[in-house]
Amino acid sequence: MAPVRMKDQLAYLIASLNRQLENDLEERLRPGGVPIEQFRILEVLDASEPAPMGEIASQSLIEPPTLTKIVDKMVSEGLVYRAPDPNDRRRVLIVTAPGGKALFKRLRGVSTAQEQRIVELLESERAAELRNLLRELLQ
Amino acid sequence: MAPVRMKDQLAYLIASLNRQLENDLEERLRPGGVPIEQFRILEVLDASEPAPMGEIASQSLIEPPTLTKIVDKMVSEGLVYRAPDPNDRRRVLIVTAPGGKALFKRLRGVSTAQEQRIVELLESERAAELRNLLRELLQ
DNA sequence: CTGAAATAATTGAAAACGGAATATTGTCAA
DNA sequence: TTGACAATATTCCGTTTTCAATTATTTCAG
Repeated sequence: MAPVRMKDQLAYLIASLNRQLENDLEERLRPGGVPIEQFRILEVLDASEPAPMGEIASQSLIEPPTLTKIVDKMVSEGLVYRAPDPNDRRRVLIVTAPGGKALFKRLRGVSTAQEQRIVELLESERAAELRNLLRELLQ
Repeated sequence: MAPVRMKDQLAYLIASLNRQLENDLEERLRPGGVPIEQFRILEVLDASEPAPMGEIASQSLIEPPTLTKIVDKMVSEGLVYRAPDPNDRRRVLIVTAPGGKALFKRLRGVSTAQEQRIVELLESERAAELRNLLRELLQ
């Protein structure tokens, strides 16, 4: 059997596409000057707020020590704040501050627009098929 | 229209899957103690050697300054060496040293095995479809 | 030919990252 | 109830990564 060329490997195609999508997103976020990680954190919070650090870390694919530092920064920028979880005082809940809400409102369109471009490019039926294939490989 | 949940977004699925595949690969590379980036560089070289720094950078998705430092390390470990390009002396060509060849021979199976697991999981027909969808979105 | 602009790689300083250790709180078996 | 273990987040600290500037070489218009 002929050796599998790197560019044909699924893992490589996925890494490349991921890079491309991240660069694209970052570029469109640049006018707002918002790092992509901060945006992802605001997205997580938009979906379910408040959220404990661990939950945000796993959903946003950021390691806990890194997340702590990013959240520090976001707190100092007035985007989010911390609140102890009354039910489990080991946990720290993160809440979106008004500044974060406003920022996210201005920027949420960036990610939905990216999604839309992909769906249109593939015609929505094949986009759904792609979603299924990806989900099948996950976990 | 209902808001698109983050976990349904293609960009998010791709990022998640990419992370999963990288973790998986890293784990299987750990016994050899080889960082995933070094492995990818050896893969690029295996496909076309010698290769200039810029080519390796773009194929392995590593920024040039980072690549320089990784190659420094690989040189000191006897995995590759540098050779000036006689046709264009701005360029630096990278060549796999015997140590690198031996290492790659021991480890190449790791990435082909991952590819195989994916293909088997999807049945090869749907894997081909996934490849097509990904390629369609690239570039 | 010449020199201004382009290309390739590297360097140096600063920031980001992540594993291991730590601090705090919660859980549960005995 | 207690004491060992688990879970959560943070801190510490060395490594890695990146951006901007630099060096070296090539290209090409005039």
